[in-house]
Amino acid sequence: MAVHDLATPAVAWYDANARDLPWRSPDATPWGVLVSEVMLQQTPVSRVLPAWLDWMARWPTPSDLAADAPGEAIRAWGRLGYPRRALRLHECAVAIVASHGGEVPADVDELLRLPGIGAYTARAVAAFAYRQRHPVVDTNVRRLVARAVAGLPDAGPTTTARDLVAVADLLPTEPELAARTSVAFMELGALVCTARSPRCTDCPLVAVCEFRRSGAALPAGPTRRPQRYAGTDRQVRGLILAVLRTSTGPVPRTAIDVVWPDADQRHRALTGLVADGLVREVGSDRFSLPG
DNA sequence: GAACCGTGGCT
DNA sequence: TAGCCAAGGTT
Repeated sequence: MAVHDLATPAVAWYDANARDLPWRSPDATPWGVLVSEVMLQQTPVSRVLPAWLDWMARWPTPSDLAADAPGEAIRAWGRLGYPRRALRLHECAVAIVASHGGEVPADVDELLRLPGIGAYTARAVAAFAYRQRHPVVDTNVRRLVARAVAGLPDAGPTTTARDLVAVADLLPTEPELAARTSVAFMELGALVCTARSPRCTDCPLVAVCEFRRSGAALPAGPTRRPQRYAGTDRQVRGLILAVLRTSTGPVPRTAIDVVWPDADQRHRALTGLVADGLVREVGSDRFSLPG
């Protein structure tokens, strides 16, 4: 149960301070919103912006993407990271054409059935593209609510069901206003109520924030386990995929061998990429992006 | 629930 | 500089 009204000050702040992002434009299509949400999964806005503009110019509708090769989606993904998202976005477009007449579904349960669309993204699309009232809970919102409502320095481990109920309680009844509140919470978490250095003096919720009221300080240490990258299979997969992205046709295994010294790890990474559908073996010992 | 899945900018 | 960090999803 919400003790304070967080929505009103958050929306007022958002109206005055929100970034002008193209997927928030009234002209943005549901497809544009969906593409932005997938690209923004774990990738910062600054890197998504140019990729989104290119992507939408090339594939303005799900049908356009579905008609192209999945490998082209992986290529256009560039260095946004987690390239399986590109493959899933392509599968998503195919499913939208096959099952939804080429239109992004507006129903959360139908969105959840699409590949690569989980609890957050499904509700984000329903709220931001279709202006529905849904709790949209990302890492920013979880942190904001943990602080402002629960008085904790940070959100604990994700407990999706509980998070959804807690955030739903904070939303106004009227759907359009609820959708604006959701994007306002996210923006506030991204720009003001940040993980390490929250700018409380600029926060519209400072008067009602329970963590602020407690007078406690943010713990110094890391809030989650560091994720090693150098030397992992993920790095090797990335190096291999970079070779395939930048070549027009299939490449021989020898072109892949040069990216990493350890043959065992190279093999594991390449096998994994093929298993994931990100790479295809064509002919003998030649590899390419999936056609 | 934990591990895995990329990448580059920032401190 | 090495580690932290960024609008998650899937297994």
